[in-house]
Amino acid sequence: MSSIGTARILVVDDEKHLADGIRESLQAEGYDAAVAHNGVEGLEKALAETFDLILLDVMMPKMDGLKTCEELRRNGLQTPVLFLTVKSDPEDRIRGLEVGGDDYLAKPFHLKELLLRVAAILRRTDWYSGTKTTLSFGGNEVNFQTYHAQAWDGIEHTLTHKEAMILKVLAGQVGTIVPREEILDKVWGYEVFPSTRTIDNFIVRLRKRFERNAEEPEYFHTVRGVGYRFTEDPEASEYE
Amino acid sequence: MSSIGTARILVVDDEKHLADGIRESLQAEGYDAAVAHNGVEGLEKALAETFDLILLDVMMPKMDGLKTCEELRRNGLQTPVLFLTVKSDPEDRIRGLEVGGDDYLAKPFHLKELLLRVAAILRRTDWYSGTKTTLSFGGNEVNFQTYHAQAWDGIEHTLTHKEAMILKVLAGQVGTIVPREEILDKVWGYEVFPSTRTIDNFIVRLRKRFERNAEEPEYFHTVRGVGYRFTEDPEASEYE
DNA sequence: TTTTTATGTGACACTGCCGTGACAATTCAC
DNA sequence: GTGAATTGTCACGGCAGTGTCACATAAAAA
Repeated sequence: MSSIGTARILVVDDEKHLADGIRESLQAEGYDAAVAHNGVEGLEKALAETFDLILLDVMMPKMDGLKTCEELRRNGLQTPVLFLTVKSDPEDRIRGLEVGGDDYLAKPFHLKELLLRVAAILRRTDWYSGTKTTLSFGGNEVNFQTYHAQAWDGIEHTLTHKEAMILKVLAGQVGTIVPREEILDKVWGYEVFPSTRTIDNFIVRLRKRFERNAEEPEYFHTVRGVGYRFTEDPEASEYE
Repeated sequence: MSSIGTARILVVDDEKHLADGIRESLQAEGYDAAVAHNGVEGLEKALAETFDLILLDVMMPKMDGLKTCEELRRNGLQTPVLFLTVKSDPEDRIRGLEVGGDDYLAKPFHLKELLLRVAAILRRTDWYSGTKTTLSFGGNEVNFQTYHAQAWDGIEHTLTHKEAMILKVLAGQVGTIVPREEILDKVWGYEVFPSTRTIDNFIVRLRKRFERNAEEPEYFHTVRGVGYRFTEDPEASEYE
């Protein structure tokens, strides 16, 4: 869970009873929850305020959940989305993931399972819930909302999704060693196993973009046998 | 919550081969693992000893995993539970959550996935937060999250993984004698056997870094024929 | 369709941590 | 005091782990 403050969750569902029920349950769990009753309203709220997670009913009048999610993404919002739907139709699931959803829960669902999924998503993305959307280190500037970065040498980059996620995981724990396992867990989720070489490769790319000298990294340190460690302030490691 | 260093895990499964396989894998990862072959036995062990995580097969004779978990909770045990089950039946999943389980893994599973989940659960439970992250003794400061150390003479070191692990094991049992065998088990796991001379070497390195006079160690004491003993406060060992 | 971009994997070289052996120093047994 | 066993210390080599590149695959864009 977001260590700083409470996570904000938006519930978008046209069945008012259900939506309110969910909101209350979420609030009972300590989350900060808001409700919208159709896709259009949901989109407006999502764009106007900042949320850490959006629960989106698929079947809604005016604008359905899938369309709503598409619009969200088109507007550059990276907020995680959990779809709710009556059909357990795998088609729906696939479409949901296609338009940028993060998870999928079939109605009727057990309340506890919803809470578990919510917790899981927030955990997986909790570094996102921090209000920090930009990162500065050694003359580099990174914006995590636009994935836009300006490097120390003036070159501008547009980070890929994975690059940004990995950087955010590392930067979210400045100075501490982050094991490869944890990176896998947080960036990929534990149902997919890319080889650990994949992580190394992403580190290489980040170094290429942000390090002055990739052979003697000042910010992306390797911890042999464990993982990586990110430092904002290179002075701390000058004695090396 | 167990002592610093090694997490204790209980594996409850009636398929002995599987249970033993899991236990060995966990031990190879450096965890301290025990096995029970049915729900009743699992319950007894869980209540008698202290574990940081319990892996619970759902399908078992006598007492199934769900029932076992219920009993655990009824006895006030908060230990995290990860269910293992053949069925990916959502019913089972929901029931597992109802009776107080923390996560769920469908058989057959990839061993790697199990290990990732175990690591993830341990990471997010209070096990790590209960583990001291810094250590101070005789003017030395060690941070186990960054592997950075500042010695009494002002020199800064970056510990290697193994150095840090050994120090952690010793410091986790201040004042008590830690046999070489135990260090091997906890740091290397059960499937690797370096010679005990290797340990001596690491002690040498630690002494070089942290002792004022390596010939008369104040903190890293040798216990001839057995192992080593770490002391935070040198006065405590003056009776020698 | 083709082209481009993002992601994952394999191959190879390289680095440095770790493990071992050799010898010196120490402790213990007698 | 002598000898055996254990540990302190050092130095060297192997190899696991990582850096790096290039290509395969998949998804997206054109």
